[in-house]
Amino acid sequence: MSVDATPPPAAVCCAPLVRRPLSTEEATDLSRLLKAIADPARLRLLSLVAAHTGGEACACDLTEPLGLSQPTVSHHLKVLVDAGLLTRDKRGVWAYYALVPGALDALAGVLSTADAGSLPPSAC
Amino acid sequence: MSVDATPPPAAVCCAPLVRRPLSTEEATDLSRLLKAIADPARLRLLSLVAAHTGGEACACDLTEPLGLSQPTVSHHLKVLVDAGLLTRDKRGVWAYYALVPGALDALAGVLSTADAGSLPPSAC
DNA sequence: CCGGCGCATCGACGCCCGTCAATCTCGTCG
DNA sequence: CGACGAGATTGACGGGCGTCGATGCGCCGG
Repeated sequence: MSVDATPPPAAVCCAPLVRRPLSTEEATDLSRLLKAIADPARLRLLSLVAAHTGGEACACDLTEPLGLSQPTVSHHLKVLVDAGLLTRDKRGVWAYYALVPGALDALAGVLSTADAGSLPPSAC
Repeated sequence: MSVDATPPPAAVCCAPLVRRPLSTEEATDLSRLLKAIADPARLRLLSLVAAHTGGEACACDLTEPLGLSQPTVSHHLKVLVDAGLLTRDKRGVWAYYALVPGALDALAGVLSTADAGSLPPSAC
């Protein structure tokens, strides 16, 4: 498949992008996360899930708004889940997706020039 | 070339990724920015420039630490400049690169779940 | 005035990724 | 128990991107 099926979810923590030079490994890990969201379809999926009632959305509600085929949507959702940004909860016939709390904020904190204040220090 | 040479620098402003569904255009614009930094070499370039003395770095100082050829480094730098994340200042024979203030923070603000508080409201 | 050097551009190659049609798996309902 | 439907997987195709060697362009020193 096109995505790595066995990566540690989000090894990037308090990576000081702007404070000191990133190592090759740090840069690779961070780029893996960024590549996961550097796609219009996946960005829209994230915002659709986040804005949905209850913070979770059924896959069947995500196919039409994107204008993409069902296999393609399923593929993008898998990428986001593998990246540790979404959780998948299969209830009966339907699959419900929800944001992983703090995942996007951790990413934002790494990019931020100022020291991350939006996350509890326990995140490190 | 591989990058768009005439894009508006950063049309993404206060895009409510987590608040309401992104439009196709918003998602495309945001993904353009994210693609620019979703590469290990470019992430390392950003951190090298940011961590360098005076907040700016000469291109000659960036080639060796990356372990890439000079044309490749020049290409990555161009991508970052075109994305509005770096500025290029050619002084004599040398080219100096520096972070665009607030560019990374704006990106972080878009990703953040909480309302962006790290930027002045004038950014909108 | 000319040779050298820093950096950008060009052309080419190879791989990765987004997309779809077809198929498979497995709960659910009649 | 058999048929239907939701969603995941597979295989294939096409385009985009990262990388390099070769070359072009300007600025400096001799």
